[in-house]
Amino acid sequence: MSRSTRLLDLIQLLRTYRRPVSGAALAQRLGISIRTLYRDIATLQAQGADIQGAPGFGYVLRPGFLMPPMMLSEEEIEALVLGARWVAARTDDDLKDAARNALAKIAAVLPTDLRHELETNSLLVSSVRKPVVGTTDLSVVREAIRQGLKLDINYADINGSPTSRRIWPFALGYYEETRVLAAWCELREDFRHFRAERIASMTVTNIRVPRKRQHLLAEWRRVHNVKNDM
Amino acid sequence: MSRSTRLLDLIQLLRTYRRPVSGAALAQRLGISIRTLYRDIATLQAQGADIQGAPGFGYVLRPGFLMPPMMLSEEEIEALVLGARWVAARTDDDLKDAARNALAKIAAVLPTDLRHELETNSLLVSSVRKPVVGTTDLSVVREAIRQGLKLDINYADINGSPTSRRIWPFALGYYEETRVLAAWCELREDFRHFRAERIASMTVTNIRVPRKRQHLLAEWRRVHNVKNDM
DNA sequence: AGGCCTGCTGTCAGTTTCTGGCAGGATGAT
DNA sequence: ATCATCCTGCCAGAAACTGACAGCAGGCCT
Repeated sequence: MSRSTRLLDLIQLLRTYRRPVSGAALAQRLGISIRTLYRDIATLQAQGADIQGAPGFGYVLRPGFLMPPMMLSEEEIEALVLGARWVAARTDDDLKDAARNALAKIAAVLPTDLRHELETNSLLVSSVRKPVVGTTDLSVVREAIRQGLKLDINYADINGSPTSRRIWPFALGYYEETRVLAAWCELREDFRHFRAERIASMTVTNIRVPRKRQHLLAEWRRVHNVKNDM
Repeated sequence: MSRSTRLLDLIQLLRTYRRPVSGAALAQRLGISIRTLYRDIATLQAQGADIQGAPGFGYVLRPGFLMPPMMLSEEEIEALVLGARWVAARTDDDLKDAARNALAKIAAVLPTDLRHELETNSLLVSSVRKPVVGTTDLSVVREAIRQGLKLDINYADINGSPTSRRIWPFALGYYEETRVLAAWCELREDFRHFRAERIASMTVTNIRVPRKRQHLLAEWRRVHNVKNDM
């Protein structure tokens, strides 16, 4: 691999990381020595890439570098289409439409041959029946999460007895058989998980989650030591 | 000026022209010889740039080398991220990387607030164990499907007895517990499904599927009356 | 303070790549 | 046929790239 292609690869590699990544890790993925990596980083910085490196931390590429990314590869298109198909097959109609629309927008910017690749993509997802979610409209939940609004729910707890709670929703887990809403529960003053099909009814309040707690997902990740960021 | 920066310059230079430009003109603007320019063009083409050059004409860069800015709705972003996460959690390392790269590229061309939306997305996928696929390298299979190349496989049929076949692969099904390769089987002269974990070994031939049968997926869909196009 | 991880720089020799020039072929328009 | 241009192969000198080593510096943790 020539140096020029490697530099492009390096930019793309940096783009895929959000948290700082060590030079050693980058060098290993690129198959070069650390020394050479430092030189490559320096070259990119000289060309205007806003790469921040701090001792003991690693590197982060700050967005807005003048070079837009290269076009999607065939494999990347396959990954997106496969993912969209899973969403279409396994979630609800709103997300399904969203997935279709997203693909259409992506298709619109693809050159002809890649658009063809997208349209004739041959990775399929099994289409078994969808999980039961009861009467809960998950698109409402997603909207509440985005807006950072509290929810009032009537929930059947593990014994089946109904309880009413005010919760601060922050994530929605898509499992094979069920949907789980992760939230901060005002009643218990702790993180709680709620199965969608056990939510009897739900009202979106117009009360915002307090500013201090707006990163509940990150907080929850720390508490549960969840690593995977993808 | 190093070669790598010059290649970036060349792309930018080409983008500023609408009408064909002669190689000589480009070489002069870059301060290099015509011979070197031809080499640079070849390098860019090898990296995916759609540069058309015609004798007696000049060069034109056709759009599609770089990703243009894009607008997606919040819900479309959620759908893409959720799908990518499923791909990352449930398929193989190659597709996982592809999904990450695709999202990174899309993020780079989104306006700032939407990029933030993409990065803090709160829809999660359960990360249970991945299905067993045996020793089969599915990225090789995907590549063969894309290229329309026949495969020679050693397959353990339903009784466990090994058979050798030449097949024309056209689709790969991602089920919860297994991966299924859909293909035309020369041995049976019919469509057949092969479970990935039962494929003992596999060789990609360089024989192309006959032109008449290049739309096996569509043909198969017709035969099986499969409707869902998503 | 001391240890550790990490970024960063200098130097050097061996290797690889790059470059320009030349010669010749090929292609499409006129 | 002629012209403009793209394109390829070859070659030798020039330029760069590369890895290794050695060392410094900044921030975090105990």
